[in-house]
Amino acid sequence: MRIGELAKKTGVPARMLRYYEEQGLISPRRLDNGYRMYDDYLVDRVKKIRGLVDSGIPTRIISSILPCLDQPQTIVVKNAEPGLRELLVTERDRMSDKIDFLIHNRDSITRYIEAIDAAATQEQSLEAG
Amino acid sequence: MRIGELAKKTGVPARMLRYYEEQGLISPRRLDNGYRMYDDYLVDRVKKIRGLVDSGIPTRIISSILPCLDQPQTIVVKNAEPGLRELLVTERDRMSDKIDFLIHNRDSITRYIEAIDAAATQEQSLEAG
DNA sequence: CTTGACCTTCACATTAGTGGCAGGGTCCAC
DNA sequence: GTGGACCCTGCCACTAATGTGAAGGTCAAG
Repeated sequence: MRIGELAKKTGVPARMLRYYEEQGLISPRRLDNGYRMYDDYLVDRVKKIRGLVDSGIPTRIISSILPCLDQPQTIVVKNAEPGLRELLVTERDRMSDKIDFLIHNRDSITRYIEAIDAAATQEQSLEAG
Repeated sequence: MRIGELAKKTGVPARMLRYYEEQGLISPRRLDNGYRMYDDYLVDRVKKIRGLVDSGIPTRIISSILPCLDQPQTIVVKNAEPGLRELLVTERDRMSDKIDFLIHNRDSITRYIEAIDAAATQEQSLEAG
């Protein structure tokens, strides 16, 4: 598909798709007329990139972990560069920290919302009573 | 405590503490000489801010949800502004999405690391055999 | 064969989050 | 009473991510 369609399917503006390409996150083929051509699997990949960016992970790091995120374990595990494992562990742990942190705070917000609702309910019963 | 001590305790540079203040996230008292004075409870608050920023949440939004994150439910639930609940729900859901997303990808990374280790182990047994 | 919807590159602008420094005040300890 | 460690404000600069728009090529449909 061309860039406009991919943008529509992912919700990521074409501008950003070109930017991600520039950062080495995706490498669309080119048609004879110069247009970018995106394979279907890139839809998921772009969504993944968005999610990672939105979670505060810079593109520089995304580019190094992205190949490890494709589900059917890519053939690439062979001759793993020595630094790669360490990097993955670091990033994995960082993600775990974020997860724990987000869960904790999300639950706080949920409790707060419940408190608001409880207060509203109570107020209503006061009005009625 | 003064800004240097808070910086040390939180790992957040003084420069950033001033920035967070500018963004309305913390409001230290001032000594007669103009020095900022931070109460102890701000240590946790600053850590919370860091975590949220690192998770890709902009300070603008942090400032609106931060009051709802203090653990002993603040007295503030009363006269909840109408938009607040909606905003909290939105942000809570956004956080839930991030959590799911991060868990999924973290697990992918973990599997990849395990694959690396398995490959290394296998290689060793080949050498030995 | 022209119009409109796409696409291209290039470039400039903005925002958020940072880092860093200069010029100057405060205060403790020697 | 001086030096060093701390604080202040203000400003300039940088990066990453993003918006926007100009100037121009492609192509299908009328």
